Amino acid sequence: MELSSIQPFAYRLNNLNFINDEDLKTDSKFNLNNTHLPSKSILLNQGDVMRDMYIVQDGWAIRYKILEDGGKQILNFILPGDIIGLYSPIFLNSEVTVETLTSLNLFSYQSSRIIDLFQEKPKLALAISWIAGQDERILGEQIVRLGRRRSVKRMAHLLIELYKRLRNAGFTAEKSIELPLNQSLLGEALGLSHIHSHRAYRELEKNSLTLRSKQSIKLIDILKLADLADFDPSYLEPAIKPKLSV
Amino acid sequence: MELSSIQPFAYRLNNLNFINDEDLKTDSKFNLNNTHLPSKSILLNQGDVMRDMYIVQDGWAIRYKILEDGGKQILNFILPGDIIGLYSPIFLNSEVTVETLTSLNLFSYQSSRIIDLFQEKPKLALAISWIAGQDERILGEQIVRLGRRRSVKRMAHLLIELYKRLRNAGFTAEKSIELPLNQSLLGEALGLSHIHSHRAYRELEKNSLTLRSKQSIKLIDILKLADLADFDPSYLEPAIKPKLSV
DNA sequence: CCCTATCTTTAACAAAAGTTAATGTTCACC
DNA sequence: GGTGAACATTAACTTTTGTTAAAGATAGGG
Repeated sequence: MELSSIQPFAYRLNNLNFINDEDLKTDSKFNLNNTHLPSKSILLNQGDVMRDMYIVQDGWAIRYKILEDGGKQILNFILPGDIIGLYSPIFLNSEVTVETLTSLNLFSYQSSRIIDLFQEKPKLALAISWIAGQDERILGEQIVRLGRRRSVKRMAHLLIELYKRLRNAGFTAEKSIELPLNQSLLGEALGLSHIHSHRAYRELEKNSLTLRSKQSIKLIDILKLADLADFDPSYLEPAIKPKLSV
Repeated sequence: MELSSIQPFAYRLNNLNFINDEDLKTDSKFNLNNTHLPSKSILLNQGDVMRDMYIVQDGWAIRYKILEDGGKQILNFILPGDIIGLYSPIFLNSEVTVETLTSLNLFSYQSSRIIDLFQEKPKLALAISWIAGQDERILGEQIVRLGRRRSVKRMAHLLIELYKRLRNAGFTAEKSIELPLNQSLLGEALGLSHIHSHRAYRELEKNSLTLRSKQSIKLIDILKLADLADFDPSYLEPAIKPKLSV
């Protein structure tokens, strides 16, 4: 399997004006290994030695840290087209635990091969660096959410972010969309107790912005949600240099 | 001026086992431009086109975002040896404002030259990627601070992080150290109102862990501070792959 | 030396979020 | 069809944090 076959990954990179399908084609020595994981399994534990880099084809996961006192903080969500362990060639141990929320399909390189890939395919290296940069922006926005937004806006903001990221990975923009989340997970991501997470979520559902079925939350009125959240989408947009030459 | 002459930068990278002074030496076509900025000046505004990458030789700065409602959230602090605008070759506009806290000495490359540098000096590229990775870990820890720690621990934790980062950049480990911070800044970094920031800070000073003079805060008892904060330093340590070959 | 801007401090009060403890619901599994 | 685990809901209460308003301290500029 090669990079260009990972649909959501290729879809994201096609928004970059310096790259085309051809650039994603790698010769057979860079073939990827396919892996499948069931829901609620742990791909990597805090402290583990990192041996691989993964690209997600399908499914959701979370990256989180466990504290001394048992608290759990989700740093971000991992969606199709995202990369796990990009820094594995450089750092020895993982700082975070990665756990699947759904069943997950992914492709992997050994850490040691990534450096070769970067040197032989400089355009690809740039494209992957762009993903790293976007990840950093997403973390930055998470900091703003936790630091400066009240619970209801905080929740609306996260839900819209996830919606936008799914769209950027090629998921069609239905009027509504389902996310594999429950109120505890949202609390763990948003720095809220699960009780307060429930209160905040309830506020959204009361206003018919969202709806819940068993293990998922459906976004009903995305425009109103984005408005409520004061959502500024610039950090998710692929606005890259007009004339990037490699 | 070349990279190896930027003391705190070279000091940080010397902790990496795959790099030595020789690797930092670049020929004259990669010479850096020197810039000086006074205290409280703005290097970059949210939305600005990014034209350069900077490496800080001396002084402090902050990266922050301004919200719709006027709120301000500091994402992180920029210290000697840090890089500003590493992603400037890829992203068009800045998502953040960068403002100096003290007078600042820095060196710069044009965005367009960075890609050449990365291709001609692969070891350097890896070393700089390591800095990017550490920046990401620092953002992750900021998320945990904001999401899961109460104000007093939150503050102690940040102060210790800054102390450790200064040490990693070669600042001698005195028993005490002064940081160019006031209570408003700490509040803006920690997601607290300036009033509550003051309450939290007061708790530290009451216990003789810190002391204040005009525009700076002195850490008096670093061990007790770290203990109070449940500080786990692993995310700041340069534990990199034992056998990284480039 | 005074004036002003910037920080710091305090207090009283309000709002947001956490805690504890129960109970209800749903659904997979036996 | 019963049972247990996981998730959702509610309520009462506590703690943490924010808000407003005011006054004190300090340093630097004129």
